[in-house]
Amino acid sequence: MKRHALIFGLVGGLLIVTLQYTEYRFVVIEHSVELYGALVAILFATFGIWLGLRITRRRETIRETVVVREVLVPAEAPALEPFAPNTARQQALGITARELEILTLIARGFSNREIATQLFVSENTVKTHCARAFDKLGAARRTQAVRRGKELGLLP
Amino acid sequence: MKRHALIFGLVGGLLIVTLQYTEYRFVVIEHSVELYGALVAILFATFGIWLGLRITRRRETIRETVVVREVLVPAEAPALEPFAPNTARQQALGITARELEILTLIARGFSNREIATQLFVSENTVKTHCARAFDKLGAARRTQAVRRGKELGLLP
DNA sequence: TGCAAAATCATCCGAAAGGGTGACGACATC
DNA sequence: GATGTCGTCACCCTTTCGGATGATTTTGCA
Repeated sequence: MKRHALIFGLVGGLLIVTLQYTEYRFVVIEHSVELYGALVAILFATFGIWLGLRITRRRETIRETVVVREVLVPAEAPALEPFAPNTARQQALGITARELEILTLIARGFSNREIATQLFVSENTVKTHCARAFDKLGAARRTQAVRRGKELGLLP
Repeated sequence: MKRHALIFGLVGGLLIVTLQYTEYRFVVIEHSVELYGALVAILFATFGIWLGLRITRRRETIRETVVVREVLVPAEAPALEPFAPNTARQQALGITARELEILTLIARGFSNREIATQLFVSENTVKTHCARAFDKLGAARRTQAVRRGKELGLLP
């Protein structure tokens, strides 16, 4: 949390410096003020949104671990839309919420890079989660992990 | 909560400084007041959205931590019916029997080499079948191909 | 406040997967 | 006989994955 504020402040300061520095060049060019302003606005907006997503995402993830939905199990219900992951099995295997999240994205056919983009983390992080999840599932490949996950009721 | 105030104060102060500083420069340039206003608006809007998201998330989290834990084990896959692949769709996509065979093995989590061993063909052959099947399914990865196959009723 | 778990990121390296191309033989059909 | 499909295989090249390891940051909790 402290780091976020730090980054924000740092980027802000850097932006100011950049502003000051590049102003000379920009004022020379005609009709470039609009472009310049738009650029700054977009920069800030993007950063703000990113920060917001990054922070809210964490709350969301935690909520998943805390809330254990009470699920009544019909004898043989297809159980269509509301998929309830087998939390007991997940905990028995020591699979974290984040790892399960990445597993579902793998099951949907995304590559590590795509997953990293979606979750706003680096590809290396995704790979780490993958490796741990595979290890816990006893899978050597992602296709195997997906199959195991479905068998164990972790994935829809 | 303390951190909230800290972040707010820090960013706010920085924002004010930024405003003051940039205003000084921007007023020099003519026709830039509107742009400046837009910039400020976007800035504040972004920050407001971020803060709003953050607060709502926080409230949700607090409320949900009270939820009592209750873990029930969902039932396992009930009926094991003989799977009948969608032959019509298969022909519509021009997927040959061999390609479908390889697809099912992929869905089971086998590697190309393992598939080659099982089918008594070379690994290159398997890769060729893979490539053609992926092309017909519009998949770039095998996990994607598996998902598409299941969606289309080609795989169990 | 301090600890443990979880999440994040990095780097190196080898293996696996995927794309593209070309080729050959078997077989069916016209 | 020409044509077309299918299965087979090879080569080259790029991308992606996976394993191993170490490190830092964040967070939840006692």
